[in-house]
Amino acid sequence: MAQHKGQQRRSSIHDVASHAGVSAATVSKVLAGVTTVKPENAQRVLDAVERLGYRVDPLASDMRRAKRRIIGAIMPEFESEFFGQMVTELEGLAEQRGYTLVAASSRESEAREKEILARMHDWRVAGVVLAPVRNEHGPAADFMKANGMTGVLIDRVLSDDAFDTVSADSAAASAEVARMLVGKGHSHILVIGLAEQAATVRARLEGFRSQALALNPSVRIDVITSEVSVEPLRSSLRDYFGQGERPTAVYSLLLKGTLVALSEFRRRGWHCPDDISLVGFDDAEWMQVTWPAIAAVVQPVRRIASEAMNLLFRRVEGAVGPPTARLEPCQVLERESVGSPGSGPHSGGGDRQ
Amino acid sequence: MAQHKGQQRRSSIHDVASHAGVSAATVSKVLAGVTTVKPENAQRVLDAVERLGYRVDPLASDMRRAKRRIIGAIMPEFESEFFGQMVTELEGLAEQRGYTLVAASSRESEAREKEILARMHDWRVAGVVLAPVRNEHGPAADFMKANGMTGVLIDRVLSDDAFDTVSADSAAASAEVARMLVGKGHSHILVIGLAEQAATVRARLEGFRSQALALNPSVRIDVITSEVSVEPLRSSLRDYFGQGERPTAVYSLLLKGTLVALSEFRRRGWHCPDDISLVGFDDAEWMQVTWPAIAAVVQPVRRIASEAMNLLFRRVEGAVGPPTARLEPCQVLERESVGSPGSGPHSGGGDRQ
DNA sequence: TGTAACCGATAAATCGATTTTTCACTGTTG
DNA sequence: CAACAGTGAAAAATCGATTTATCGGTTACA
Repeated sequence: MAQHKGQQRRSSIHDVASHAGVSAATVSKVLAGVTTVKPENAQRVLDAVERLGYRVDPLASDMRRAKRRIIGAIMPEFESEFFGQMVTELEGLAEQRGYTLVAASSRESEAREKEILARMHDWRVAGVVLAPVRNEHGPAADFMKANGMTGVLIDRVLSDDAFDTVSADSAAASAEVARMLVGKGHSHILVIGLAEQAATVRARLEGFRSQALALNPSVRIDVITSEVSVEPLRSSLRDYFGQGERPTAVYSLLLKGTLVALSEFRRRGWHCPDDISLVGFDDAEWMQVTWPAIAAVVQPVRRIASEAMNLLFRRVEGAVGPPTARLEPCQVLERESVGSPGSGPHSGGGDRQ
Repeated sequence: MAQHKGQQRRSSIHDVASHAGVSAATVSKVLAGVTTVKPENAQRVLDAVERLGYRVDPLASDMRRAKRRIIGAIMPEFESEFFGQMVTELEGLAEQRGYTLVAASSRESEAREKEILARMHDWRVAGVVLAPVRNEHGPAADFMKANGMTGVLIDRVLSDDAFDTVSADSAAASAEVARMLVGKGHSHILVIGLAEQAATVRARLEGFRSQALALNPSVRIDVITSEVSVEPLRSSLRDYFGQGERPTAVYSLLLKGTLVALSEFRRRGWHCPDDISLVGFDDAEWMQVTWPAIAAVVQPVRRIASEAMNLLFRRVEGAVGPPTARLEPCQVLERESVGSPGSGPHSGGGDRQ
């Protein structure tokens, strides 16, 4: 009984043509805005379109085009605010230009990334916005190059010799975090991250380290990274603290690391910022309502998205020239999780503050 | 200089045909697995496919089909874990069946929801998974009905007379929350929510209320809802507490409400669970690392996604019959944010208990 | 006066696959 | 030996739009 009616096939351009008493070509021209159509005929076409509720079939319309009006977007995941916002923005921007966005998640797998790309190539997408799992030198970028695809790389990239890139200026933001922490007197800081995202993580680490050392040459910076997933990071962190290491601040280079650090603090009964300070790369809505609010680096998602789309469409429209590498500035939000070392009431654990 | 090479147009079925010395029809049949092709010719076709790296153009392939192998997904937003996971799951399931998923965000707007749906109809998608902004009676569902589209409604729906629906069993989960809170001795509970999502919010509220009253007829349940956005909710909550109301527990019917409650607690210096208990509908990764961890209702995202796709494809393949309304069970995670009233070391104002 | 440009519109080709129709050829049977 | 059934494959139609070639009829220009 359900949904069995309304199966009437939709009217095609030929239906419009016969209703208006003209040929299909004329209809196509009227709808494309060609001016060499007699006004009277144009009006009859528009009337027929109106009467039949005709809408162009984008699939048929794209058939002859070498580049279809489709943009592919490949993200490592959809579950985080960052990539969620990114997809929302990209979709809106594609739509504005009359394109359809097809988004897919590589689920942090380079193999899958390449498969998705191959499928998008099958669709002959006009362009691709790729947020690579690792960096700009992965198999996916190679595939794009080998097949002459048009694309922009974003987020976990620095620059590329074939594609335009857009990412947050991690190094500058990390330097600002360094100024903040060292400025407050921290002289033993732990940095945690995932090394697999080589390009950006290294930029963040170096940006932080060089600025911190410039401000205080005797600052001690420990680094804990894990190659693949976040779980090894958790156990490394546990070991590190278990050995009695007590940095006065932690800078996490990625969102999940911030969660890991928080949960480890919690396990030990340490409180921010009295027992230890915390800053995380990447902001999230919950960070301002936790107790205390977590200081964070906010990435300019909208700017990254719009710059990426601008660059992409420039290429789609045939622009040539060397690829550009854009770095968009981040914002560092200093919140309550950052204090001066040893300034808090500092008892040991338990429920307080 | 960038990306100017490799513009070689891809080989079509005709290229394969001529390389294999057969007709295009034969190539199509071989690739479709038709057995009436002489093995020798089939092999030559496969060789040519291999040599040319030929892949079927899904767009051209879909041209003649009334229903294209495309599934549309419309979500109210992409920024939350819930819908992020949902899209990831739906995409994987569509891919498994050889379909392409086109996802779009309605950005909590019913008008946009309908526009997106119209565009998907233009694409002649085989089916749509719609998570409506409000409920099953919105303009989008009407549009689908009026145009004979195939679809499944998920999340903020209960049941419909035209479409299959799949959602979390909010009422049962809320009843379980009621058992938990009343069981711990809470007799004055505040429930907060957004009324716009009428269907499910009402189910959650009623599930909670009826169970709570059944267990303790004298329990006092206050309700604060806001019609449109979350900001009015925040100020209502502020007013409510400002008037001296001191419930011993808060149950938030939506994730953003949980954030609002937390931030309001924080503003007042109240701690969970000593000063007040908190349970939220919808889980998030950060909830288990905050101090304290927040008790939450976990929705079965994967089950909702896979049930929705199963039902959808059944309809796509022509199944008829009355629409089904599925309710998938949730899991209630009791975490540290829930305690017994007045049991904390640190009870604040003199609330009843 | 002959050629070219211009008009407005239509017929036809095109895109790349699928599906239906047609056809040539083999082998069987009455 | 003619009628017939069965094979395997090619030819053609189809999907719905866009684009190119073409057409008859004027007007402009050399």
